[in-house]
Amino acid sequence: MADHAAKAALYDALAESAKALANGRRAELVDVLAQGERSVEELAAEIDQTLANTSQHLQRLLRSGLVQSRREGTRIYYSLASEVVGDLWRTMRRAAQEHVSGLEQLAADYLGDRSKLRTITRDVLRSRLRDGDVVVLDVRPEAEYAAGHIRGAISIPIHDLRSRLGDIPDGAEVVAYCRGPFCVFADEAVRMLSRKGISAARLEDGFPEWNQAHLPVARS
Amino acid sequence: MADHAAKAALYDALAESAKALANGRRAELVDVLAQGERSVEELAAEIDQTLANTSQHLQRLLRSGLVQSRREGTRIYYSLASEVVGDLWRTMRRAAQEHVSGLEQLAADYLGDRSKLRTITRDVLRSRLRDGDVVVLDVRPEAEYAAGHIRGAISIPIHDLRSRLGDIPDGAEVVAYCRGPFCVFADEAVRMLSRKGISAARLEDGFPEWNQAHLPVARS
DNA sequence: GCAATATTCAATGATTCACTTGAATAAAAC
DNA sequence: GTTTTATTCAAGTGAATCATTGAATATTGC
Repeated sequence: MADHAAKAALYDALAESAKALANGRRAELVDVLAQGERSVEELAAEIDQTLANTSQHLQRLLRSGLVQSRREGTRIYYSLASEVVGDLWRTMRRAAQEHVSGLEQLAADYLGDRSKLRTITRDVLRSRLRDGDVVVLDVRPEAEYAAGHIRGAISIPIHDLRSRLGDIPDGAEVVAYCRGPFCVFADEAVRMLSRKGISAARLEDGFPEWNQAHLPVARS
Repeated sequence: MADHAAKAALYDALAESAKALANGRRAELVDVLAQGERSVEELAAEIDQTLANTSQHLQRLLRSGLVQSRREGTRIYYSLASEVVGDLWRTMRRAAQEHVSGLEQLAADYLGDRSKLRTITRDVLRSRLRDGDVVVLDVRPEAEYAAGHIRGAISIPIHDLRSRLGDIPDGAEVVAYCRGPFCVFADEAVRMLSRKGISAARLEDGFPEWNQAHLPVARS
């Protein structure tokens, strides 16, 4: 007959991967890292935390095995350890969306009213891409676009969008996307473009989900 | 520009589903509940904990929304809130298997040496089932078999196996399965059958994975 | 109504966690 | 070799978590 203590220890270890994600700041870190590797300093800015605190969260993730790090000169870059970690984050997000009460309200508080925001699904965008009657706009930071983007997309980081509206081809409809369903960049882009009289919609989720669905991507 | 506090609150809420699973005892509970609904008393016995402690963990899961409960007379039955929760548990387990260091050793400590244990995959079992040259043996408790099992499987709970060896048809090879990859029941069954000279192997994972893959199942 | 059973509640102490602050490293630039 | 920059370490504080204990509650059967 098997030992109770050994069973407990095994399930404790299985729960380690959940513990790693069981914190809002670490969830934010994983969400950003799902776009590609980043330095500690950049990550601290992304999650609005001190360097020391961010470093400690990253080391917790490192100890859990879900992320890895490499040194390049004076900087240390962190990245997800594998595809499975992205799967875990997305599944966790989906479970929270379906079951955590109050989440819709919190999303609305952060993202604002999305009811007037036109969104399209991956499948629709895919067929529109084949028809060629759409401009796909990646509004994430340059580095994330460089690490991987929807094939055919043009890059205009959200902070440059106002001054680079001229870069968007005339006539075609724009589909903006960013990091995922809870990323504000694409929302802001669609609102700005609509105000300027440009027809725009947002992709319902972001690049990691597109990539995970094995749809056409490009790099650099 | 979006508010930092609102973003933090949103990601805190997303992390709630991870927090719910971020404990070895709750992971065990979800693993058992993935087989079907159970009463508090039964669950406490499964995870070798006091009633009070088990009840508190179940209420934590309830608050997270990942499980639901219903009263029947004096008993309260808990069950997973949806398929997504099973997905979350399996994805988490996979992430831990790939990335949590020391997990293999802990599994070996609990399960013993599996190297001499023949295992077969879902796909292989599926085609062997079509050929009809295999006896599929469900060694979970009766209630779990009743809640759902591999179509064509016979039920002999592991604790009854020794006295019911006669129920196993002669000649055919046996494939035993139970709750999942870290469940000991099927291991014990295969070892016992092998000692008795009956050719036996274990399915590499359990009923929830079979069901999730939309392979043929039956109820009652 | 009263006793029995299943579950939950409430209070406790030990442990871990999240964040802050200020000091310590380690590589690169001068 | 000293300074600069990016990251980590170490110590401290308040809050949350976990298992334990014993009491409280709700439903059933009498």
